[in-house]
Amino acid sequence: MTLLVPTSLGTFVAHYSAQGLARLDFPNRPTSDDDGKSTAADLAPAQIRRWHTLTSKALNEMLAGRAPKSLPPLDISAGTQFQRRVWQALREIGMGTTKSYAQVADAIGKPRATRAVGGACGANPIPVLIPCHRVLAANQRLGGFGGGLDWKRRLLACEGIELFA
DNA sequence: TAAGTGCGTCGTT
DNA sequence: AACGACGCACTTA
Repeated sequence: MTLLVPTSLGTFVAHYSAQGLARLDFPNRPTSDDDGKSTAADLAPAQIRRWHTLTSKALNEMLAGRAPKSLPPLDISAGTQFQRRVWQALREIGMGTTKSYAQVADAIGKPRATRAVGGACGANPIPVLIPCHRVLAANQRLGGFGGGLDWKRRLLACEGIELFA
């Protein structure tokens, strides 16, 4: 089920499964899955409405540079075991701090899988709330971003993170 | 600084 | 078997 999330930087698109928030798309992005239609928030089942309220608050907090107090349940069951390990590690990177791909690889006990970590970041279904934007290339350089590098820069700027020139 | 080449590495398709 | 949101060690402008 798909619901819209208006924010100061555009309207994000949230997709819910029975387990929670399953995907979050940036504004103006071709709908990758689903039927492309969104459900009016007040017509959604009560549980999804509750989750959606949390999603909306959390996302707007993030974009305002504050750490969300709570998140909806995140349904990352679609990921492989490796991807889920990476995504879990990403959730442990605090607001305003960053890690390199190599540091994330270390954190999950696979110090040589740096490139594979990049792949898992790119497959992150819930950007922003699972903060893949806090993963930079070595030496505080920008690296890549599935949602477009502009978004990565913008999200980092929200958290006051400086990049290497 | 910046741009290019090459290679090790490993999960995903 | 081929391909990356990597990282490192280079070389060349």
